[in-house]
Amino acid sequence: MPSTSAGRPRSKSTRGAKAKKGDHIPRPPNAFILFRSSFIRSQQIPDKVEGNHSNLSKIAGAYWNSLPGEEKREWEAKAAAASERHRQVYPDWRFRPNQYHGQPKARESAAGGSSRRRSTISTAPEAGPSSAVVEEKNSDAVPARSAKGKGKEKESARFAEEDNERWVKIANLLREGKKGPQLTLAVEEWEDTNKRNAASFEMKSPTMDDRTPQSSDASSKASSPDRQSAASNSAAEGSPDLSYAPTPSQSPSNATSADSIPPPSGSLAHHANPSPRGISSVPLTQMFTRSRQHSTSPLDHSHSIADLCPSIHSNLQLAPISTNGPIRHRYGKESVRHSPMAYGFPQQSEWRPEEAVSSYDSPAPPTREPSYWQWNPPPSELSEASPSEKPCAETLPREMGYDTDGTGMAFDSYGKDFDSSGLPSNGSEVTSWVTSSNRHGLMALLDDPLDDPPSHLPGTYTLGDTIDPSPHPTDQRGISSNYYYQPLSPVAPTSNNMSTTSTSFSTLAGWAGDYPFHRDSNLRSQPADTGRLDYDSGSKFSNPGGWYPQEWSAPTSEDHGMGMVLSPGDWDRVDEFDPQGSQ
DNA sequence: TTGAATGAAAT
DNA sequence: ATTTCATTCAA
Repeated sequence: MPSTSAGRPRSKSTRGAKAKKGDHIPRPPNAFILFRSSFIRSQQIPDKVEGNHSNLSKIAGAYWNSLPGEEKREWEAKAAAASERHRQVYPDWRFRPNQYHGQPKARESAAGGSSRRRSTISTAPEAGPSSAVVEEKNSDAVPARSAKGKGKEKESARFAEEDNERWVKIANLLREGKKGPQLTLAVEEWEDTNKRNAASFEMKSPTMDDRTPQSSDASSKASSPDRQSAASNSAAEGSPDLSYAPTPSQSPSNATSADSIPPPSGSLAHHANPSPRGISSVPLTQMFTRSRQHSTSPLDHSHSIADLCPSIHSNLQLAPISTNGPIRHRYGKESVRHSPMAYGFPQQSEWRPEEAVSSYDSPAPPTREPSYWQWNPPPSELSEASPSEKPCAETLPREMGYDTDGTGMAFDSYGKDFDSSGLPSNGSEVTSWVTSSNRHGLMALLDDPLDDPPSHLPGTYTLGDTIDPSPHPTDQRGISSNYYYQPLSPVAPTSNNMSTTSTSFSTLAGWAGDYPFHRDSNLRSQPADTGRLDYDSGSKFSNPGGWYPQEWSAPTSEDHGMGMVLSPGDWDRVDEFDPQGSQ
């Protein structure tokens, strides 16, 4: 960070006042902000109905949540354009939030209630005089909004709930085309009905105009029942468009703790969709992920490609399912986080909202925040592309978002010859290309010969059987010498039960599942000295690398839940694999 | 209010 | 090392 501010004529002077408005570069607006601005500008809501901006925001929010994806995407496009403009005007701008205006909230340890991690040192004595100096500076920027007393929270929560119905109702009316005086009328009418219904539940009717903050204290205690009445009321009115969906941001902490234990697999039966078969049933991100955190919460990863784009056969890029809001793609820009997302090809891709994806893993994950899949058109469509848009084959890794920084990973070769024409013809069918979260690089998904044996592989296999000879002895094809396609291991899954094999996968050289065979010798390659590959006896040993007989086992394998067995050593070898060297 | 970006906690 | 959480800030 070289000091950019060197020659500023005007010094900071007093820290007071406006802190130099001229210097502040506002953030680019996001889709919602743009929408909201337009929404409010359009003046469809008379002051009489609602003049308070905070409440207008809520109405806008309700309206926004009801927008069909298509319309939302229009706003998203505008937001993207705005961001781009912003970027051009202020190339060096970076969002730098004030870390904390107030006291950072302690995070709850996740260990199911008994967080005995209380850490003897109850750090942060609530007003360390020494730290006060620092805090003070920030604190004068604190808006008054954090003033909510703990005690009042319950009450205001209940009021919020009531109000929510009002916002939603108004949004609904707007959607029905009501505006201006018409809207006013409709709202009043609705409020009347509401009032009457509430009154029928209890003698004491709540004061109607409690919405203004000052009076909120007054009548709080009594009216618990009218929550129900109001709820059923709105249900009866049936405004299907806008049934209030709780904002995702409200639940995550609760939801995660409540759902930390995955439901028994039997619950699948409840689901409306028939359980998909074959590759379409594979939750890819789960399949590939190594994350311990994720493997214990499979619900977050149980989406299938085919659910989204049933007809796609190649060039389908799998973007990660973000557990924390929409994913962010990285286009080679700095300061964009790449985790926990996967990388895909940026060019000509299209973001498809997750709403198109149906989870087959039921019960449905509670409230998932929206995420997107990235979809790239199949080669046929690519060929029609305008010259300015590069086909995948010419995309450099860096442009693809792959990281080549200092890790020694030779991603540079990955993008080069990628071409969906070089598919294996060994009986496996490449169903799609994917990227996965956690793994850089491309992977080709293959139909599993164990699940649906091709003609040259007759017979049935029991779990745990070693298949001998290997179904695909020496099929070693590559688009270039760096690439190999292999069906998964010749070892049938050792999973202790149920999950029949569904799908296997193959990857580019060095990736999980890929133990390339020698062209002629029927030997299997093994990278030198990983010390991790379980070979034959199952014991780990350091090896010199080179070629080995193909029989091997993976006793310490882990079942990835799909009947796919990988030994721990199957991962990460991309760092070590060197096709040239092992010759 | 939603969404994007962030720093830091949690794993 | 990677994922999640809590927070800020755009109008």
